[in-house]
Parts: sequence; C-alpha cells; structure tokens
Amino acid sequence: MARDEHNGFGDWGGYFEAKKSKLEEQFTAASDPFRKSNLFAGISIFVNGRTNPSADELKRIMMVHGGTYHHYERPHTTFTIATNVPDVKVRNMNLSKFISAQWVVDCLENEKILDYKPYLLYTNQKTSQPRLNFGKSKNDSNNDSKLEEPPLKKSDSNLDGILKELQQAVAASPEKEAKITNLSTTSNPSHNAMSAVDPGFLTEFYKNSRLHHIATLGAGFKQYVCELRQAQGSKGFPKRQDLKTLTKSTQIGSVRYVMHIDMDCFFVSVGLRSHPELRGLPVAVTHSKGGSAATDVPVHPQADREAELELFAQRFEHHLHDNIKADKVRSGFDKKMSLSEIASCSYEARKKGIRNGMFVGQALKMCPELKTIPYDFEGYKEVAFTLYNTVSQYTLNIEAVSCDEMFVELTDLVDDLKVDVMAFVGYLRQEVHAKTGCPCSAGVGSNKLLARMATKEAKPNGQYLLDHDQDLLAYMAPTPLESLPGVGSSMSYKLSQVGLSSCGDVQKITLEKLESVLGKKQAQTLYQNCQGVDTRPLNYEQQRKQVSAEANYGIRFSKPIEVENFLRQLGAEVTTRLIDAKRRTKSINLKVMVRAAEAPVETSKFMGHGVCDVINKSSILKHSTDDVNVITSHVLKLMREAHLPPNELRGIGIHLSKLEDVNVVRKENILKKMFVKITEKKKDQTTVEPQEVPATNSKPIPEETKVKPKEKTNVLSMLTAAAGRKSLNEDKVRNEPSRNYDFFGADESSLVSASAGQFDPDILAQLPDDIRREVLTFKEEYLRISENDETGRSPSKKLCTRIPSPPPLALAFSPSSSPLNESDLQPSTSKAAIARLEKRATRKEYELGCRSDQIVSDYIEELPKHIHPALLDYISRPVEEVPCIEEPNFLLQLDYKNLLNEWVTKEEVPAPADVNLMHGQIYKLVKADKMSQIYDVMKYLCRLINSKRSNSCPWHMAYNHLESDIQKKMIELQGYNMHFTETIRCYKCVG
DNA sequence: ATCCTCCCCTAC
DNA sequence: TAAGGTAGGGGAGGAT
Repeated sequence: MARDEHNGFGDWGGYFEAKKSKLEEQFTAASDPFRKSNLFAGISIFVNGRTNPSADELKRIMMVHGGTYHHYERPHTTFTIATNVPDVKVRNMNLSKFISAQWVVDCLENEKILDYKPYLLYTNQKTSQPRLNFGKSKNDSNNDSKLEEPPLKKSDSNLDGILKELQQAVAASPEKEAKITNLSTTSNPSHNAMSAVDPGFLTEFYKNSRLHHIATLGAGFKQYVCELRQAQGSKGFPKRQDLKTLTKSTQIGSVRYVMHIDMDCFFVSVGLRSHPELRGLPVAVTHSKGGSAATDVPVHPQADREAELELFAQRFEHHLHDNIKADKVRSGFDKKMSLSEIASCSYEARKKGIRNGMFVGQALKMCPELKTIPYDFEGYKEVAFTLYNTVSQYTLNIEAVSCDEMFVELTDLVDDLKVDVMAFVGYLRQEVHAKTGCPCSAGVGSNKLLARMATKEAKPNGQYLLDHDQDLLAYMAPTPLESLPGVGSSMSYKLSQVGLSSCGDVQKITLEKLESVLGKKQAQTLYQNCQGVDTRPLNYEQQRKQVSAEANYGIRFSKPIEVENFLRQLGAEVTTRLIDAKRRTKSINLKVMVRAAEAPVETSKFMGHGVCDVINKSSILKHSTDDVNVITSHVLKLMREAHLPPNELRGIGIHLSKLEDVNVVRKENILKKMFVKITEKKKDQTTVEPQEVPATNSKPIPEETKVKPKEKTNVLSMLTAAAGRKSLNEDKVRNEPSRNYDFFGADESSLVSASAGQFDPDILAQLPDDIRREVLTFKEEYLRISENDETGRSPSKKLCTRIPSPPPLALAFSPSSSPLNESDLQPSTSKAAIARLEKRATRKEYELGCRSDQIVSDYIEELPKHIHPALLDYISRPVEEVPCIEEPNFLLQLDYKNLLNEWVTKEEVPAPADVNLMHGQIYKLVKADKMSQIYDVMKYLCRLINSKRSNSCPWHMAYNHLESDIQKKMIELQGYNMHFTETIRCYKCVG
C-alpha cells in the first residue's frame, strides 16, 4: 500500500485499463470532424451542479474546442466548474480547481485561455489558507483585514446570484465556514514528518521527491513495455488502419528508421495544463513558492552558508567544470535565497539562463519575473501513460528511456504500411498533444544516436528527420562533444584538456589517441558516435540488475534506535521493490553519508545533507534472498559495525545487486522439495511394502531398484569419491561446525557476552510471535541436548552423525559453535575481507556439489511446517567453512560415461546431493567454456534417462532442470543458448 | 588475459 | 525552509 503511494506501479495494469476508456473518449473528440478549434486542448472540466451555461452546453463547447469533459471528477480534472459547492462535497476536494462557468465563456469569446484566477470560487492566499472569494463573512476580519474584492466581470451577471447564495450558506453556518478555512492546511496533520525520526517520513519524502519519481516512473515504464509486449500475443495493431490516409512513402528500398520521442520540458508542460495563463512566460516547477518566499527564507541560526560554500567549493574543485555545480558555488548560497531546486523550467526561462537543477534563489536573480508552479506527480504519471499507450497502439518495438522519453523502431511499420515516416511522426505527435495537452518533439534517424540528435534539432514542439543521404561526418562535425549521450561534465572536461571539444576534433584524431585519454570502451563508443555511428540495438525488454532505496534528505538522528527504525523501514522498502521486480539478491550494500568533519552541523539547505563523506559497506550472501528479515538484519549489522554516531548521519541508502531471477530459484525449491518427499517415501519403503510414489511418478517402485538409506543419499557423490577422491561430504561434516549465519549474527560485543544458543535479539524481535516462541522452544531444547552431550560442543556435528528428534534448530543460532564470520564485519574496503569473500565465492560452486543435502532435507522435513521461511532458508544453506580442496571436474574425465551410467542405473530417482553435484560440475564447464563437453555429457545423460528411466519423472525433471539451468548460465556468461538435440521423451511430465 | 569489487560518471 | 533518487556502464586496480 505504502509502495503504491510512492511509485504507483503496484496497480499498473488496472491503472491502464481504467485510463483506456477515458483516453478513447478524448481522442474521439480530437478527431471529431465538427472540431472548430483546439482552444481547450489539454484542459478537462467537470461540472458540479447547476451552472450557466448548462453542463450540456459546456460539454459541447469543450468537445468542439478540443477540451475534455469529465462526467465525474478525477484527480486530474483541470477545473471543476460550479456555482456553489455544498460543504460536504468540499471536504475532500481541491479548492483551487473550482471556477465559474464564465471562464469557459470568456475564453471562447476572447479566443484564448484566460487566467482562471479571477474566476476561482475559492482562492488560496499565500498563507495557503483557502478562503471564500466572495464577500466577507463576520469571521474573516479576525484573520486578514485585506480581503480581495471579487474580480467580477461585467458580463458575469449570474455570479451575483451565486455570491448571494454562497454568502447565505456561509452565514447560516459559521462552523462550516471555519472548516472550509482550515481545509487545505490541516486536512493532513500527520504530514508534518520533518525528519527521518518521524515514522511517516520516508513515505512523505518519497511522495515529494522529484528524483524519486523520475527514477521510479522510468523503471516502471520499462516494465510496462515488457508487460505490453508479453500481453500482445498476435493481436496486431488495429490502429494502424488509421494511418492508411497518410502520405505514402516515396522511399525505394528499405531504410532503418529509429524514432526518439520526448516530451518538451515535461514537468512544466504538465503543470501548465492547470495554469494555462502562464503559457509563454518563464516558468519553473519547484517546491518553493517563489516570490519573496524564495528570496527571504528562514535560515537556521547555526547554519553557516559561507563556511559550507567554502568547503563545498574546496571539495568539488575538480567538479567546477560542471556549470550547474559551479553556479551553485558562485551564487547559490547567497544570504537568504531559496535553496529549493528547479525540477524543470520552460523554454522562456531557459532563455534567461535558468537550468534544471538550479536553486530557485539563484534563478530568481537571473530572472526576477520567473513564475513557479508546484509539482503534479499524478499528472506526470497520467501523461506518461497516455504517451506510452498512444505509441503502443502502432508498435511495441519501444525502448523506454524514461517516463517522458522513448526510442521506437519504425522500420517495420514504415515498410508494412508504406507511409511516409515523418507523416506518421506528425500524426503521432498531434495525437499525443491532443490527448495530453502537452507538446512533444521527435527525431528520426537511422540509429539511436542520430534519432537523439534529430530530436535536439526538433525541439521545442517539432520533428526532424536526419536524412540518410546526409553527409554524416559533416553533419556531426560541429556538434559539441557534451551533447553526445554519455558525455557529461567530467568527460567533456577531460576531453577539453587535450584539445577536443567537438565531434569534428575527434574525427581528426586516431582511436588510439582517444583511448589514451578515455578507457577502451568509452573511447570506441565516442569515436564511433562522433562519426554518427551507433550500433546499439533497441532494448525492448530490460532486466533489472540492481535495486536500491536511499534518502539523503531529512536524515537527523540522535539515538541508535532511531537509526535502526529507519533502516527497518528502508529495508522493507527496498525489499518490496526487489520482490516487485521479481528478483532476489545476493549482495547487500549499505551506503551512508556522514557529515564531513569540517562541515557545519547545521546545513544551509533546510534538512539537506550538506558536505559529506560517503561510506559503503557490503555483505555477500551465499544464496539469493528476497526476505525482508534477512536483508534488514544484514543492513543493521553493517550499520552497527560502522560505529557511526547517529547524529552525524546525513544520508542512508540500501543497494541490492547480484540479482537472480526469482522463478529459477523457485523451480529449484520445488525440485528439491519433491526429492525430499520421494526420499521420505523411500525411507518408509524400507520397512513398509511398496506403495504409490507421488503423483509425478505414478509407477510403483520395483523392489529391486530400492537402495539402502546410506547409499541413496548421494550415489553419484560416492561414485566420484570411489573413483579416487575422498568424499567431501564426510570431510566437511566431520571437520566443520556450521557457521553462525549473519541472520542471527550480532556484533562483537554481543558475541562476547552471548552464551551458547543465544542469538541476535534484533532478529528475534523481527520474527512473528508464534515463530519467535517456536525458536525459543527449539533453543531450549537444543541447550538441553547439548548439555547432556559431552561431545556436544558442535551441534552440526551431532546433526550429521545422527539426527536427534526434534532436530536441533540450534544449527541456526549457536554462536558458540561457530564464531561469527569475521569477513562480514569488516568494512567492504578491507582487503582481508575481500580476500575471504572471494575465496568463499570460488568455494561455493564446489560446495554445491558436496553438501550433505539429505541431512539438511531430513532436518527441514522434521521442522514445524509453519516455520518462518527465513529460518528454512538459513538452515538449508550449505555449511560454509570448508577446507579448500581443489576438486577436479569428473565430467572432464575419460570415464564420466561410466559414472553417469552407473548413477542412472542405480537410482530410481536421483538424489538431491547428486543433482546438485551435477549442477555444480556443469556450471564449472559453462564457466570454463567447455561447450562441446557439456553437449556430450547432456546428450549421453539424456539418452541414458530416456532408455533406462523412461518412467521416472523425477529423473526427467532433474534433467530438464539441469538443461534450463545451463541455458540460463549460458545466456548470462556467454550471451547465447546451446542447442541440445536430445530431449526427454515423457508424455506425463511435459512442461 | 580475465575476473571481481569498488568506485565514479551519466541520464532522466 | 524542503523533499539532494535510482539504474546502468565502465574504468582502475588487485587477485587469480
């Protein structure tokens, strides 16, 4: 729920569906042959109650003049037209949208959009206290002696009546009026979450963060394109029929057309829909109210703008080629000027030198008449949806770049329909404009780079084709390097230092020379781009590679518990995003901004982070997770070990990387569970007569194929051991107690004080009540057992020699048996830690093949069924500290066929440990690029299974799983799939 | 030579 | 007052 509030993608599909009908309604109007003008383009009205002109008449006016009529009020309805608004209805309404019907009439008469303010039924004064605009009530004099006179127009005869009506209503109920007066400021008293100690802070912050919206909307639309493509099927594009009337292409032969389409100063355009009177003026979207509110801001008495500026300049000395940063240093910190940032500004404002990201105070110095408008995050989302939905009616070959920008591959569409490409682009842009009321620009070229360049030419509100016949070198030559994608202030500075400032400059030098300035890859890309060459294909379905959540604003703590609470919230947040992305993480990184030693304690920007040092610490997991408890406890531990005073924190972030697909993991689990079940059954069969095996394997197990419990655990492992190596399972089990997993980890201090069986109270506190009791019960049980057992210093040993009943959950929480893994407590920069981590990583695959899965499986099976998944996850983790013995890959040995043969022959169903071993060995082969060997192994194995185990679905599944795992790894590591000629032939377990 | 990790840079 | 997020690419430099 909270998630939806800040990124709004939780209900993606639903939102789309709901919008559809409305959009259609809008565009029907747009293509109406009776259309007389586009006067009200982008403006929507809702009529509340009786009006003059009537609702029907207003509807007609809107339709004929390009506007939209809403039959019920929507959050983004531009205006609500009314004469009087009953108090009950006002309660939850945005008072700033209520205007008189006369506005519509007057706009029509003047043939332009007039300032709606004189038509407001209620006005917001700068105190942001809404008040009735008409007349004076008895209470008003207390609040404000200067009451605006109603700016009635002469023609507005009906307003007198409204005025009277309204006054009467108010006079009759002074209480009600008081309610109205308080509405906008107090309707949400909980929204005063000023700093991160406040429980509502994170939500409030994200709700108001432009950068957060830009990022999450962007990610959301990438996902949206994927969803649209996957839902597409063979539906086709009926809307393409409409394009038949367009100019035909005169192009002979096929040419590649890539379109880049981009809304013009997106936030401003959307904002101007509800401030039409500001069109043509310098406008900026910002949190600051502008005017005197931006030039005389209250500054904290202990904030020292000068000192902070000095330090900032010093720290970013090497960044001063970045104009925005340099300007901030030069003039941004002046006295009492607003330090609120400009998210987007109109072209008129840009002409005055104002740029996105600038401080409002600074911008006002350059352009005192600058108008500021507030954010409209819902509006951005809605317009962005409309943009994407409009384009996707014609093609789904879309690469989403951000919420207001995309690449579209038009080659096929142009070929199929034989339309002139720019005729189509014009048609599309017009449709977008009509539906959204916002202008957009589009560029077309033969690759992404050129399409982008063309868009630059096209802006604002235009389109441009970079012709194929054009001399590309000549065209690119005068282009400044900075305007190429990927060249920012830093790189362009670096290049200017060696005398390169335009594409032409780069065209003249050799690639080698450029490589000496930049890295290899960057040099190559830049070199090509300077010649107008760009070989990147469009990326239609983008996979997430990292997920993060951070807040570097409003972070002010005094106690550790506050930090902890915030980290829990942030941990929950980032986990939600991870789960949404259908991924799991193996690497958890904590990022902390700490006040720089010399920086003033109070920042210049209200609640800003000031000048900071950044600290990163990370934790690598052996198995991917999307469990909030696991992620949060790692984060808490990383924070604890950083030993930072809470009051010095200025920013906190959690980054998750090394992501894995959640589906693959699930599949594995299903398989594993199935194996566990089957082995359980088999165990029973040693005492009980043959019985039905689970549904996947409907055939009774023939008596002779049954194996003794010891053998059945891992035949293949044993076979490989018999072939000349030691069984590593035994080794590991004998020598190494289980590691105390971080989930239950504590910092050093608590470790020292902890007695056997204790574990991190953080973690305990996070568990649901029933499970916490469960854990405690197990803990007691464990303690009892270990006390009675002389050799019981190592519970894992005990576990492995013979499984006690109930099984010792202590494996999971006994610090005495295994010292806390030190590497997890080291800063990520510690070389020792890195060394350890790396060792661990290489060991891991090896462990895959040799861990005692049967024991773990048995153990899990005996746990209460409702036990927390995080515990299961932990318990089923491989034991870590294995003496590192280099294991030759048996699949590379000459006799591998014999081994496989024996394995398949001996086992009715494959044992999990053996399957794991296979996975591990195959993985090594993929990594080692031994494709032909993989091919041979798989072909042989598949034939074996088809001939000897045609009735054993567990074998089939094991094989299929192995194959899909290989393909996944191949894509990951090699970038392509393998083609296996043999497939499992089973009619029962297809798919 | 190739990999991995920790950054920095860039974009919106 | 103010809401300074988030994802991806790639270089540097060390480990193997």
